[in-house]
Amino acid sequence: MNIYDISRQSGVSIATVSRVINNSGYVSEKTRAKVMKVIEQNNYSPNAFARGMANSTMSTIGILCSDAGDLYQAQCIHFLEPLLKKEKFAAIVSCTGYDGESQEKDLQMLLERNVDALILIGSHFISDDPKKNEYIVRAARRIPVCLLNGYLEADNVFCILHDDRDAQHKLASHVLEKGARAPVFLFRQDSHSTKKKRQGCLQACMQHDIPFREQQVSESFDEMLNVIEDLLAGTQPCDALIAVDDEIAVAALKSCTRHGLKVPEDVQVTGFNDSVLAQACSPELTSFDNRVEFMCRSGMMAIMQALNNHDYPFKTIYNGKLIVRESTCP
Amino acid sequence: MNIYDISRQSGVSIATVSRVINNSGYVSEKTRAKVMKVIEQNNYSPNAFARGMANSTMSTIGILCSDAGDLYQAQCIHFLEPLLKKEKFAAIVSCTGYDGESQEKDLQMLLERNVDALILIGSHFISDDPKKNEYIVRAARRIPVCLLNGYLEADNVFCILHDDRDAQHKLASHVLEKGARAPVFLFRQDSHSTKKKRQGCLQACMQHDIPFREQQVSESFDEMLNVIEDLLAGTQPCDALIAVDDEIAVAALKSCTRHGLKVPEDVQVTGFNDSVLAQACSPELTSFDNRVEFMCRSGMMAIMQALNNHDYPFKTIYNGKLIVRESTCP
DNA sequence: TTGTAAGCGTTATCAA
DNA sequence: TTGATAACGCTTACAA
Repeated sequence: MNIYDISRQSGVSIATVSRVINNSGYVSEKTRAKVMKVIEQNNYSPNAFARGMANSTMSTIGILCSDAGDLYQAQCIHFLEPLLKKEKFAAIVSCTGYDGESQEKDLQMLLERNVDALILIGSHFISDDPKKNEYIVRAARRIPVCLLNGYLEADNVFCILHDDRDAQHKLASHVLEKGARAPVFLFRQDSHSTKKKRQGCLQACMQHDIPFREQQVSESFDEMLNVIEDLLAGTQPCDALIAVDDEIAVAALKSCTRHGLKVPEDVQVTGFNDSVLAQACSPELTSFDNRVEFMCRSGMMAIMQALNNHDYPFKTIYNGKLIVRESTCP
Repeated sequence: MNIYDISRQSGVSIATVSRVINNSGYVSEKTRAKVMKVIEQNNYSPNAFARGMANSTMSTIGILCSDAGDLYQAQCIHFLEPLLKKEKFAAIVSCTGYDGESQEKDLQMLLERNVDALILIGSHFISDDPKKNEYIVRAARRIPVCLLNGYLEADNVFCILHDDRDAQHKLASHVLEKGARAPVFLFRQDSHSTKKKRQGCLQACMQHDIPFREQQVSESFDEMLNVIEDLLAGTQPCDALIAVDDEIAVAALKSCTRHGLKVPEDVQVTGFNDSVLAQACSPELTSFDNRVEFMCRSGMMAIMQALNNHDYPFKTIYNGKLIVRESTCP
């Protein structure tokens, strides 16, 4: 069933049928009704590929994420897709993993499918080496690119960033004000986000005239536990664990328990992201709500404005909210 | 840059270029090399829409999920997409929510985009009322449909199911063998999955000659807590909480703590899915690993076989694994 | 207000 | 082994 069949059955030309379908140009009410009836009777819907060809768009947006199983990224998809749908876009999702090469390959695949824009979730796509980001810059020459919680300065690249520095500063300050004197900053790798968080933590320490100390942990949960236990068993005192995300914080919680340390009395612990984990553990985590939904909304705005050739700031920084729970002193 | 440009620059016809691109028909090595060179020089890639039109496929698969933010569903996407990619398919993901009408509308949207097959995640898409599943049956007349952890008997619909009945039976038996005498089965709504789990739990109770008792909880975490606390405060004894998923189990854990009950000494608790939550809480949850990855792999197989007109069983049931942790007696 | 016809960029058939 | 050419199904000037 195609536009010709409809045109034949309703006794008008295909041009008219097209006008009816797209609500474009002039069509008399009478003809419109006639055509609509035939369309509905056959429950015809226009061929998407042909449309794509004629319009050179199929209204799709590519979403790249390193790991859709990750709580944070899954949240993003969960918020983004319905927003896209509301604007008649479909979301092609590609999970790239953390390897730069496959990230580039996957992005390429999306470009080859002629997506109208790209949304990259998380800072994993941006490298310190500008050469490695070149492919994103290149992509942005073709279509708008939105970075959610990642930063890259380039034309047609729109970045929506949570103010992680400020957030971590608030978390650290909170803990220090509650009496901590020997905090340790726990992080995974040195992403953009981690750097900002370190700055915030460092600043809080300086303001309280307290030495800054940090400890890297590994990716696997079990190894995290070990690293943190070693830390607690060490000679240096430690009365606060300031983690860059909730998962690490949960590991910290567990390590403390195993070590016979009470949270928050002996050691205060903070997370980040305010994910489901923060409420699943006990004591519940003091964390930071980085308003994923807001970020997604802003990203959508950016993309939509860009697609309509409207102006939008290349960099948007917003603030989240400190969530105080049981893992820090009252 | 299109196939004509390439043909012109390499001094051959577009037919030959097409053959080179698709590795189809006969092309002399010499010509192939010549054409490839031009293609690479211009880093040309064929227009996806035109291809879609000519082939009447763009190699895309639609994934429907009610909520991509949900741990379980996010896991599915995380496993599915890379598998699809390996077979050169792109994944259009649509988050439908839990409302039947929008589920149908979203599925329709995917069909209109000419996806080659559909994967539906979770049992939320299947209703007890066959009329409400009609749209899925209809879709399956056009393209293969795979239901992950959902069941619908219809032509061209392939269901991959974890044996939830058996799993819940194992969990309940475990708890009863460890001494529980007044278990309560905690569930959300009566999905297919829940029904199976109830059966398993019920059977275990019968085998141990113990009365079966159940309690429905609400969707929101906070309300869950209340419901379970009321349960614990009630006059009837309760020494085991058997939850249909980890989130409810975490709520159960918390309710026990608030109520001054020790887990597992006073009350044993079990979850389901073996999600990150199971290890985040304390005591860590005894849960059931339903092998999401295996399920996704099987779903992929089904789809690929169906697309190649090979036979594949309409219903595949597999077993997961009991994971014993701290929330049940040793 | 409607219709004709020229693209859009491929693939695939058939002839050479 | 290669090349002309007809689909594929739509949108959109332009003409009527």
